[in-house]
Amino acid sequence: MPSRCVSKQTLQRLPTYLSFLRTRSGEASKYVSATAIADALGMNQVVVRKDLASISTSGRPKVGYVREDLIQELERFLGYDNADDAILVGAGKLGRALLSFDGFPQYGLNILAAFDTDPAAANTRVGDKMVLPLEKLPDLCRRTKVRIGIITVPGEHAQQVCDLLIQSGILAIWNFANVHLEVPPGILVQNENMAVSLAILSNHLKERFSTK
Amino acid sequence: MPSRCVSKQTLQRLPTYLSFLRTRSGEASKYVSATAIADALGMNQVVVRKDLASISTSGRPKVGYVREDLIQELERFLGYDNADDAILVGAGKLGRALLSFDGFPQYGLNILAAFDTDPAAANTRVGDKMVLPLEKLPDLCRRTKVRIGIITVPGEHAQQVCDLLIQSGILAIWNFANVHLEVPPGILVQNENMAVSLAILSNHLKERFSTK
DNA sequence: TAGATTGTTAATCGATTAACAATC
DNA sequence: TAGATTGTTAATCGATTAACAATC
Repeated sequence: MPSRCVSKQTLQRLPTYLSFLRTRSGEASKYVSATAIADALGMNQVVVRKDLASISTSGRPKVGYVREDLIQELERFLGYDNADDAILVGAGKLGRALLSFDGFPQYGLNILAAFDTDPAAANTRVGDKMVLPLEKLPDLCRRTKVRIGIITVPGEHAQQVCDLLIQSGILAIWNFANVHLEVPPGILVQNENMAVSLAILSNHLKERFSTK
Repeated sequence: MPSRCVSKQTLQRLPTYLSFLRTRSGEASKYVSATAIADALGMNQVVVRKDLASISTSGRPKVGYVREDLIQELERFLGYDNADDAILVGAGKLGRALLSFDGFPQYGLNILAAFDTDPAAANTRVGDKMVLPLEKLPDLCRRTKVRIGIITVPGEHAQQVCDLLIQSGILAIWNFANVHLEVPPGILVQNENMAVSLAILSNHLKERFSTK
């Protein structure tokens, strides 16, 4: 199956469609149209139609899409059907919260194990995940061919951990540390930056306040 | 102070500059240039220069910006200097993790209290935050004029909670539930959707794999 | 057939990039 | 002064929107 190329904007919208369709699973009609999705989500109809067209060819004029088929196509495209393995580094508060979050398998992410330098944290469990000493990371990565690394260490250690992950063969990094990571070409860094969200919220309030 | 208007893209980049500048606080030179920031973050120089120009006028040719001044201007623009109050609804795993996260004041967010329908959770504490029964929400909101609501309830209850928040005078919602929220105009919903990040990671791996 | 919906082609809009003038 | 940096103006690029043809 060739991987179709979609724009980053489209890719960001696809999970929204999927989660919307999942909430509508119990509905009477077998079918759903791009128009209906757009109206329900308050989006432009053509945007939705184009996005869906970029990942599916099962839409039929007048009818729309078979809802269950579209859900499956979205799941497949987003990789939710075959889980990617991941390891997590940093078993602090945030790391432990992520480890105990049971929603990841639903999104195609399977955390194999966690790592921490703190000897007190090492060799404990969080939920059903082992926390191992950091020294064991390179070996486990190579053995399991894991490709995703999750960084939840304090900012000052993030680059160091990032380098170690890349040396160990990691190809994509989900970075929760609030620092910029320097990586060689071909490695993806996805920053999960709550500061960005907070900035948007705060800015909205400021603008709303100043125009009222 | 009039609130300058910046594009959403710019607004998303500003926190990155700030966190980068903060990591450089100990450096020798008092000054920092847009060029230097761009190089360090692997960004286009003109993007950085335009972004900085949109929130600051203190840049001087040949010299650049006084680092500490620029940090302050960014903090002020992003609202990190005067904290916004917020309340959180849903004291499950994610909610409790956010309640015990001590980094929010740094970003200008102050969680006043949390709410939950579960009688077992109500009237307990998480860190130094009280968890109160949901019935007390409208009253507390009106009394404290809190404007930000954080939703960490399961998806099926999110809309209901959202409606209650808006009735209680909330103007901006930080939504961690993975569902679309219907709100009246003027209310901002900022979705913190990990599914989006995971989709981007997964897509990167898929593309990299198929082109190798 | 008529109408609703898809998907495509063209037009618009906005953001990024490039080139350059201004300034210390 | 010369050179580095800012900030602006114009050109390019990509995404969104609008108009329309195709189809069931």
